[in-house]
Amino acid sequence: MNIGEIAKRAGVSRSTVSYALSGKRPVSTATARRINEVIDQLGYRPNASARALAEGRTRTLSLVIPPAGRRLTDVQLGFVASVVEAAATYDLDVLLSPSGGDHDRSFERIVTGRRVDGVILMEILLEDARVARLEQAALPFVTIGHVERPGASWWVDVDYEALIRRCVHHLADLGHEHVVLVSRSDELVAAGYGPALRATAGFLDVAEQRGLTGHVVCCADEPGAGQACFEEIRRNRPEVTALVTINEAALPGLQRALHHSGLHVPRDLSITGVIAKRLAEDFSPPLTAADVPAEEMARLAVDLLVERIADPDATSRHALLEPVVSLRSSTGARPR
Amino acid sequence: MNIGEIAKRAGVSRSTVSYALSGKRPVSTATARRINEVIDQLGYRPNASARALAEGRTRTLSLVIPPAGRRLTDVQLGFVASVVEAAATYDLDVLLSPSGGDHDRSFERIVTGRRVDGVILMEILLEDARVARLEQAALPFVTIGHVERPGASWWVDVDYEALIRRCVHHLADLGHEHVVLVSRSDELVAAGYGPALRATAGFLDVAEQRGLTGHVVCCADEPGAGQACFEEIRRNRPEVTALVTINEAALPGLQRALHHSGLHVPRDLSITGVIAKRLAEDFSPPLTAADVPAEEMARLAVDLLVERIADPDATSRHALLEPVVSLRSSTGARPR
DNA sequence: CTGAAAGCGCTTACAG
DNA sequence: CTGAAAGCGCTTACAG
Repeated sequence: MNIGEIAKRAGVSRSTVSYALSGKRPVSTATARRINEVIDQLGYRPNASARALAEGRTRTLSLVIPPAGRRLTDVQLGFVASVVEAAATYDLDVLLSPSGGDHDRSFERIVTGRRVDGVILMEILLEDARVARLEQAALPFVTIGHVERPGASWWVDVDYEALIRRCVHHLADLGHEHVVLVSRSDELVAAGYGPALRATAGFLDVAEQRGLTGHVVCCADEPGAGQACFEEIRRNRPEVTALVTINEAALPGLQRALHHSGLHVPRDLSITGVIAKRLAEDFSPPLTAADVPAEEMARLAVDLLVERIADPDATSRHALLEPVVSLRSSTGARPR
Repeated sequence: MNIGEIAKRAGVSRSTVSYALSGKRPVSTATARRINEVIDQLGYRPNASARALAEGRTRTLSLVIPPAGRRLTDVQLGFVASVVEAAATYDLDVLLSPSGGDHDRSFERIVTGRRVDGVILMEILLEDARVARLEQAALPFVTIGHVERPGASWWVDVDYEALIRRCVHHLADLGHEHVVLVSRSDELVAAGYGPALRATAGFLDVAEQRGLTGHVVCCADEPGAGQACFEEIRRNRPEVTALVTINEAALPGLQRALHHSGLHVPRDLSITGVIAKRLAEDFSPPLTAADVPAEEMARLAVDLLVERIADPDATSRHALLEPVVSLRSSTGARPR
């Protein structure tokens, strides 16, 4: 069943059916009613491929997710669901595309095949081949995260540096003198992962400014590493009384190690950082932390992308979010 | 840039370029080489919409995720990523589609708009309107989960009943006499959610058979509910020495409640059930549990769907997986 | 081994 | 307010 069939049954031309559907040309009330009756009766809906070909747009976005090797963190997953939700409000579909590893074919299919109207790129690196590729292909895109000098790019990010600065100030206010930042994995940092680099910068700067001893440790994105990392800190730096973390995936291991150590939080040790709300609340005790607003970021990313698609030559826009630090139960005065 | 441009530059007809690309008709080596040179040089790739329209297939699958109200569990999320991976090996793209709530538009767009070649439906209910809709539209689909009498349907599922039976036998062997099944939410059970119903049936049957006192409690899919649920069990049924759970989302709350209670697992209480491997391993102590093989299920679902798309009239197939129970550290002899 | 042409199902100037 | 026709960029019988 196609538009011709509808036209025939409604006794009008195909163009009239098309215009009745799109509203791009006035159609007499009587005709419109007749057309709509036939459409409802037959449950007709335009073929998406034909429409995309004729219109030159697919009404589809691509969400490029990080390489599957790295498991998605809770924040990232919430983000995926939220992007789908936000896109749905624009009647846009979302193509989930893997990248990295042996997924170049998938990414190229999206980019060159004109498969989508725009792309949202998660977890970009400071130097990112995919960004260059999208620019070259002149495909509208928005990144989650931003590079050092963003230039004319469109992005949404959380201000990791500012948030970590706040966390360290908070710990300094509580009298802590020896603090550690639990960062992301070595490889990620080496690859130039912005949030980790900026968190480190903010951490070290405020530590110095407030006269604290601050150390940064990289930790692989998995519970086991979190546990090992904690044990190493206890062994090598027993003077440390507070942890700042941006590593969500390691949290369960941290919890386990904490449990085994018999340490009480926050009496013996304070913990804070940038953590998804759900994870912070599920920790025992609930973590004082900056909640990454994944839903808001998703919403903003889709809004920006829709705007950029509508006007590819518009001046670039971005949003740098600075969520509040929620005081829960994991930070307290330095033990003496 | 389109196929005509390539044809012109290579000095051949458009059909020859098309055949060189698809391999559906022999092309002389010299011509093929010339065509490929031009294609590589210009980075040409066929327009996906045009191809879809001409071929009558989109090379795209839809993965319908559960209503966003219910947060995705860890297993479900791993499943999404794995489906994308598996589809990529067939050079298929995946459209992520929300369903339920106010997402009927999204679902209808997929179904009627011929947007995809096939659909994978997660989390089906025993009576599921989406299943009926897909059948009516004659769109190939595979469900994760199966209904009571599956008839000629295509599906992949985990044998919850068999797994829970094994768990209860294991507890009975360890001497436990009073056990509780922590099921999913009231609403889900009321809606006819297969895994919960089948787990309950298996649980009660083996409990009776082995002479145990078995109770089933429903628990909302969130940590807070898990905590409340545990506390209620301790209060109302202090004689209970073992828990069987199929509720992953409630696990963090269970962990917290356990911590507060001061109970030692497995000395004072045994815990087992059907749980994603990652969650089971991250629990403290690691849970003896049947690991839901999300990756394998995803792979199988895609394989079956590809098969069904290729031959819509083929006899239906399905896969009922029965993963092993991994012995970890959360079950032990009944305390006396 | 290759080409000219029809057709997939839409949208949208062009005409009236 | 409406229709006839061209065109989007492919694939694939039909011919040679």
